[in-house]
Amino acid sequence: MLLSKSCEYGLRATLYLASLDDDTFTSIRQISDKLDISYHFLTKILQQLTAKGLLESFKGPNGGVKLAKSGKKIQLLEIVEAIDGGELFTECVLGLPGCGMKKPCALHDKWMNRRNGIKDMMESTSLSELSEQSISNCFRITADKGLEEL
Amino acid sequence: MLLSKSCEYGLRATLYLASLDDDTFTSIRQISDKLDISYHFLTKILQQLTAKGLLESFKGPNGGVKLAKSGKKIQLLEIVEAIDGGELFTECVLGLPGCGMKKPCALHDKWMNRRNGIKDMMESTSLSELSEQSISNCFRITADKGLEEL
DNA sequence: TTATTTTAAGACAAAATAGTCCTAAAACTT
DNA sequence: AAGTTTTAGGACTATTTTGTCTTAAAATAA
Repeated sequence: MLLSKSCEYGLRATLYLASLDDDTFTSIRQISDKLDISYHFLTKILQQLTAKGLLESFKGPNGGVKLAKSGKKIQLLEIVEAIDGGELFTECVLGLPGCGMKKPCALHDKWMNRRNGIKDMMESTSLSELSEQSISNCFRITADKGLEEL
Repeated sequence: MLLSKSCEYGLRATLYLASLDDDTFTSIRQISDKLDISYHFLTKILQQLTAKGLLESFKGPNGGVKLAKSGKKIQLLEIVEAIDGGELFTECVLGLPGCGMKKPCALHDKWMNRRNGIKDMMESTSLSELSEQSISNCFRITADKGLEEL
């Protein structure tokens, strides 16, 4: 598994927010219901994103969270690194602590290429880009069974 | 982290065995010492590989484990799938259980390409190929600090 | 036969990840 | 002012992963 559950949930939630494309606050309860993610767990994850400035939050009725900037300007990589950390794109595939340019492990070069490819993919894709595709192609962000909502 | 610790250890151990390039049994104690991996933990991992037919084992003095076939004929993918399972190369990057061709998630196509790339890398690389590189380029399989051994 | 070396197998413990629950604080509503 | 809705934050539990320990069984050696 490349991404932690927390990261998967964080991505799905922010993709959902991007798909709404409005500037009002959306309650975490609504997001967790739509995406079928534990409300309390999702709350903690989105708190992290708020703390890192990727989301803004507001308390009280009509409160909730929203993207801190346009979904067009948030790349997937920002979300992933905020939750799983940047080590994902620097660490050795064999887990050797000292692996690097100077002392590469056996798989270093091959893995680095693939790893950079994944990083590129996430760095070059914005939340909006992906959530628009999700709508136009009936791609799924939510975990529900079918296409009845679109 | 793409691979579990168990899988990292399993790969390093089998790469080490391939580098020895002999047909005798190597004790797990020796492997765990060389690679600085917990002996008991490594034992369990190598037992899995033995159960799946990738290793052969033998008890008693001069016993140990060895590759069941030539390291040239064992691809990295076989080790990885034996330990972490094949789901690594089929599962959705967002963790959506029903994600697939028919109902792809938002990231499905992009991720599938990258994932297949990683799979290709592991499928097209044999243990011997990699362990030979490790020796000729002083690449590291073991976890020790320097190059003093080579 | 007895002791030694090694893998096999399972119980157990520790750490990391995932998930739940409760109370507080902020903002709003009446 | 009092009650309601929502995020914030912490304690707590459950599960999975990682790691340790002990005993058994197989093979060898004395």
